Amino acid sequence: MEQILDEIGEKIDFKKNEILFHDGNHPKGVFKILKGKVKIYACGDDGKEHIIHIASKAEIIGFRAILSGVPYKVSAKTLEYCHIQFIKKLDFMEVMNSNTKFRNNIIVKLSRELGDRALMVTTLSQKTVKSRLALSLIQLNEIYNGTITLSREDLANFIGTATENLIRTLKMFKTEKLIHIDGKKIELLNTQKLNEIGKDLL
Amino acid sequence: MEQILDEIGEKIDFKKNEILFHDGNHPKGVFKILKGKVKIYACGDDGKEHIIHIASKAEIIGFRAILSGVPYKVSAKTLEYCHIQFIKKLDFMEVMNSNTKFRNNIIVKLSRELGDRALMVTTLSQKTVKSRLALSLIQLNEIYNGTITLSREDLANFIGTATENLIRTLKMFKTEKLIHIDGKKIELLNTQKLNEIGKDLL
DNA sequence: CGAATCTTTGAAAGACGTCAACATTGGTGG
DNA sequence: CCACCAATGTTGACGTCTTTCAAAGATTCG
Repeated sequence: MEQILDEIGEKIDFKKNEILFHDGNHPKGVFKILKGKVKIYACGDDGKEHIIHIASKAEIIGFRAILSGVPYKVSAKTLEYCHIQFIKKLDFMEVMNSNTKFRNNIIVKLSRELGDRALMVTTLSQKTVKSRLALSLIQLNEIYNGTITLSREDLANFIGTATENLIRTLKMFKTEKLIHIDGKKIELLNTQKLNEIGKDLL
Repeated sequence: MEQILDEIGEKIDFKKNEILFHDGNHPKGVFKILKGKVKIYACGDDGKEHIIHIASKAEIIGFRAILSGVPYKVSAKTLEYCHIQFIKKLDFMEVMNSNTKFRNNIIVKLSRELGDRALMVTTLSQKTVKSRLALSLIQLNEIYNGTITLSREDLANFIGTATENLIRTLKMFKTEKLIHIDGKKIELLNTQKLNEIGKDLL
């Protein structure tokens, strides 16, 4: 589908905790993740991060700012070692304008993400931390393929709560044998029940 | 810019509290608001609304679902009498595919909205009700051109809090002479200060 | 090994939601 | 046009969820 981009731009290695782009800056191009994971986050006035998305293999990130014509509203930072392809703004726009299939694919991505974001808003404002953690664990489990590996702080910022609060809720899930914790590694033991907690049924 | 649509579709009158489209349904077309205001909202599991946007004159709504190829994730309901133009899905897609300027405009809209939504998420998870109300009042003041007119419940659902909570915070603002309240009508008296409250400086 | 960072725990304060009762408003039919 | 009912708005009290602060324990990395 997007092999069109394969031959364009350069491929770069990033270490853990390197910034790909930063809120307020003007976009110079888009990033395609070949290996590794990247957190996309917005910062509140006091600098506290809220992680909106964790991007992984084959995802293209950073095009929203280019398409909207205004600076980045979010930042992106690597969560681990990453191999990433950088495509310059003009090259990206060239493909957008000339390749209908590619363009339609980007439009679908934008639209779906916008829908997801609506759900995120409702979840944040109406569900408890317990419920949100349950849902997030299921979601992260997909991205991490069975073994979630995130710092407590990142996990808390993903849920949208304080680190201490997250730790207590994690412990509760562990006690109830819903998850298994080994340091930073988290495995789900009872997705079914987590799902029910996410729906506020438990 | 979007006069292209002017001759397409039918123009319909809607009374207050009529539903334009509903979460889960398949989109049949898009709506262009000629007169009146429409709330776009998502519902939580328990049916509680969260108002994501209030659309007014000249706005086109409902195209996200069409472009993403999945059912609506949100609902739309008139807040007052509205005059609205309905453009069928196929007609809309025809213009999208044939008119570059129109299409690019839609892409910009999608991208900007996605950026706004990121801010919304951060605000919801990191700011207090007081702060969110201040920011929302400023935002609504633009849309309502000087006299905000909304039910307490809608306003609460826009802020993302309980009705009672909203009422108390409104009263606080009134006592501090930041706003003037006359029934459902709210006028801002000190936008400067509200802005500072929104930034958590006060 | 030691410093720095990350994690965990406890205690206390604060924000927020919920419940129940009451007041006000607006719309409808007589 | 008025009276009445239903819907909406308001207030107080209370409980709970969540944040914050402080401090101790664990881990990591040079």
